[in-house]
Amino acid sequence: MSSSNESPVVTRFAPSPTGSLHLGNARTALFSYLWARQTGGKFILRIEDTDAERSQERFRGQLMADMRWLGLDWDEGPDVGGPAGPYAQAERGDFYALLYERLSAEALAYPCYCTAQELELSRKLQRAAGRAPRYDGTCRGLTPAQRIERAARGLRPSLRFAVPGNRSIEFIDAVHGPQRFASNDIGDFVIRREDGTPAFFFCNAVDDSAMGVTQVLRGDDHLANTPRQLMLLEALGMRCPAYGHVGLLVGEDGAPLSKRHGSASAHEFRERGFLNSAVLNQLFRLGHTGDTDAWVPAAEMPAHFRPQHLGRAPARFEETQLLHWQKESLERLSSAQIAQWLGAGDSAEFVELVRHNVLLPADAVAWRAVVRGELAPLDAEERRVVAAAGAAFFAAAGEAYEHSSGDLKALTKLLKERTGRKGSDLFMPLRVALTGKAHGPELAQLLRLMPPDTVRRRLQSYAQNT
RNA sequence: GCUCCCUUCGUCUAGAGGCCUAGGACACGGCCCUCUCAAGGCUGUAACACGAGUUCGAAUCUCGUAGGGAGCGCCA
Repeated sequence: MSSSNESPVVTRFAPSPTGSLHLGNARTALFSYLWARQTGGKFILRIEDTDAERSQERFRGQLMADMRWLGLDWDEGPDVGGPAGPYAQAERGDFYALLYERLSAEALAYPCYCTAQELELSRKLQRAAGRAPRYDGTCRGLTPAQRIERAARGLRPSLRFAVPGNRSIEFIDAVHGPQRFASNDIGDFVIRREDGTPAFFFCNAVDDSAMGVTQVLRGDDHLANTPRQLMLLEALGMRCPAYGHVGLLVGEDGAPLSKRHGSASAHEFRERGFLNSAVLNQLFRLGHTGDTDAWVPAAEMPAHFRPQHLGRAPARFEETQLLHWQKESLERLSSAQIAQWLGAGDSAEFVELVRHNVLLPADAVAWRAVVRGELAPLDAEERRVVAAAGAAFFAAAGEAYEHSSGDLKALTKLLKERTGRKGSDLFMPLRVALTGKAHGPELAQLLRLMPPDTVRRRLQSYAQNT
């Protein structure tokens, strides 16, 4: 709303298809999406599948399905195309080759013949000497003759970017504010692997630029790497996007969110029955403060997003808060939608009855069983209630039931006259005997849905042995 | 080891020198309502990591300390 007159931003989400959509990634995707939508800009999806080992076609599909489920639709991407395609890095080899050539021709990059063992040793040595373990530049000054000699030995080179010395790289982070790094702290890094595939620092930066991305939003873990990408783009004469680094999403133990914390992917929450609007509302408030505390429908979220209120500190994900948004989301569903969400072909009465007592579809299972005539064992509190009422109470209740034709009001009226009990003393033992639980939906309707035989059996069993 | 980042109630956060005896939301407790739970209404507990400084005045600025995190990879 307030920001709609700002110039359109182009944002992107650039996952690697090596797993399903992680909650932390889902959140940066959401922020990026909202930012673009808020300004009438564009949101791009780019698949970073340069790691052929770990990238899988099924993950790519699942990633996109999870994003669609969350409603994060993209304007340009591998499936919908766009002017800057292709949108999967595995298909952008020609573009990268061009840039490698340029960098090599201008001596801004050079082949490196160091072996993994040599690099490992060098790092170890530097660490031991109390210095940052960065590439020592062995191959930077190689003469053409030396290169030919190494190639002749069958060594396949990687390509390294020649980091300029004595430079101060400054930029304004959209979240952290002004940043300054020294190029002398940064070693020459690989931009093309020995096998010819592009390395992250390179293809990620170069693609953002080429695709017209104006605002990159990503996790804090990339903050210290940003100067590399800036130097690279500068060397190439390419436009630099603005960068913003949000604090990481961590689990309840404070460690970065992972499988250890149970569900860590959007997919798992979806499978458990969380609504997309619940997940959206939760992510919206993790490391971000919108302009409202209230539940926000997905369609209105862009208007409530405030990019200047993105958080620097790590945000802790707690399921209890997600549960709150689930409750809010559920309240806004029609009964037909709830029935579909429960997915068990329940009757309309049943759905209406349990909808306020259910947060996840799994919660309905117990009530379905109660109505069907199955009873779970009582816990300590519930046994106490039954015992306190006594066998005579249930005998009277059984009798009253026969004269009330399934109507709770009539039943309790008779029972009240016969036992002198009222209020909670009257209803609680009845509820526990009939449903096996101290809490739950409206008893009158529950009673109506229960088969008479079941009701008789339950009351009788307590009339005999309590 | 070096460089960088972070630190307000249990959790998410508001706060950009006086509006702060620090506000909201979730969670938790109490009361009301009620057959129970939920919903709703009212209400309570609970935080500026620590220490110096700057200032008439600091959660807010500076510097230290502590704790946490990231990067320094032919992983993204």
